[in-house]
Amino acid sequence: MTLRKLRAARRNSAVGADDALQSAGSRDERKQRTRRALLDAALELMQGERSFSSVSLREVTRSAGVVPAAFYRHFTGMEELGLALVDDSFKTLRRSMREARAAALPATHLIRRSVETFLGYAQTHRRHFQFIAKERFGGSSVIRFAVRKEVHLFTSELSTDLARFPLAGKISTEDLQMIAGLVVQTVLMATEVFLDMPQNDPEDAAQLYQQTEKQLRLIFIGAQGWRSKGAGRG
Amino acid sequence: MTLRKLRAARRNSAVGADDALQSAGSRDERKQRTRRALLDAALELMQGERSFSSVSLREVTRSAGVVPAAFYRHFTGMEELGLALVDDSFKTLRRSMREARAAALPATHLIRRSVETFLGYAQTHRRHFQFIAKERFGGSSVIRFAVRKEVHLFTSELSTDLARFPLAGKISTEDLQMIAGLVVQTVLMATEVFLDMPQNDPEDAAQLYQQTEKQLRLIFIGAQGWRSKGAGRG
DNA sequence: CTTTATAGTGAACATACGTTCACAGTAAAT
DNA sequence: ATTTACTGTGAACGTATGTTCACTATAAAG
Repeated sequence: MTLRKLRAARRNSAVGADDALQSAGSRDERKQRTRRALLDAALELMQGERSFSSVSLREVTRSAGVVPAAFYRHFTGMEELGLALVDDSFKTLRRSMREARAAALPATHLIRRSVETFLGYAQTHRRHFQFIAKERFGGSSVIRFAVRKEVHLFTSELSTDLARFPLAGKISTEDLQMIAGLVVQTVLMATEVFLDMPQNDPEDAAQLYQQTEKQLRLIFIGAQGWRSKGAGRG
Repeated sequence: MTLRKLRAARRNSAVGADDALQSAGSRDERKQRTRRALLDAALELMQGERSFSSVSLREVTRSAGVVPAAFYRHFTGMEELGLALVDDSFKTLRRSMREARAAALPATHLIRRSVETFLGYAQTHRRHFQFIAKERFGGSSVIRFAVRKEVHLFTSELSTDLARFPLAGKISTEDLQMIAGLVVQTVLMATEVFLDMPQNDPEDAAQLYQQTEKQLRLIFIGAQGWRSKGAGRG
């Protein structure tokens, strides 16, 4: 009894100042807020060392400031949360991509600018990008395939983008997809290495920027020399 | 007392037939045998769904047919076992690479043959290759960096290999490394996708073979058109 | 043959886990 | 104002985990 009251009192006083933050908004807004908290917690726990499959449900709730049972009000289990993270992550990836495209439009040093903007976004949305990189090959197959599906979609987008370039005349749609795959692969790889570097070593970062830029340039040189069977023969 | 005797008897009788297998060899050979069993068990448990960091020590010992405490006679913890797996995996990778190189020597359809032999080896050593693919980006940083170091080494090997090609004249050593990186990246990626495919779908497999071959061809076309700053100007 | 070194045992430990349940508090609907 | 719908609580459960310890059995060394 005394114990119960005491705990309740502690809770109230602890919340106290945050009250405006904690209990603001409609019921639905608050639900979304703890949902966010769960997603954020999961991402945060993965930082650096751990993979998604090694993060426990209880850890997530603990880190989100919620009791374990509350988890089930939002997800049926960790896998569903994982899929939600895939969604979120690719939303930011696509947003980054769009902005990188816009920034690169002047087309002088197009490749360099694209790499710079993209890796810049990767840095600001570090956790999302790292999540994608980690779960692309590791962990459960359902999450892995969800990631792969999104990467494929993303590749297709880039492929239609590439089709607008003048040199694309000799290249079949299928081969454009193949080339886009190479580009995406290269950039994603670079992104993961980049995010995994000791954060205050601009030396290595610059080297990676340069190498990635070169690799993309080489790919485009290759594309220029490419001639698909049966395409552009006329 | 009776219980103890009974258990001992059961153990003896259960072993019975396998006696030659279980207890053959010197003390040291037997130790190596259970060490192998532990490594194998860990790889086996990772098959398909799980990442290394989600495999528990107890699972490994259980699956290896040994009591948990016995684990510590071989490794200080799971991380050490993980590093041993990195070692093993890259030994088979390098062996595969060497043989792929030998098989490709006739140099007609060099790329196609390399891809075929390499992916062939990947299939026979599925678990090692999958381990590498998974732990390259996921899991603990110490294992991740061990994998990355080996990949780097592997890339350097390929790079000196490429230097022997005639078209390498215009390319600086540094750029050769960059190109080798692109090649390795492409092949490893393809390998993981390949091993992750529903095993009895030769349709998709063929498509992947083709796409990978094309990507490598494009890279080599790019390399042909490449001219490093300050190299081959004379 | 006797002694020594050591791979594997089995029990115990404290701790963490996922999931369940009845319940409390409170927006939203009536 | 009363009822309903639902997010979050706290306790409990059975099970799994990593690590320790004294032990047994037996090759290898003396």
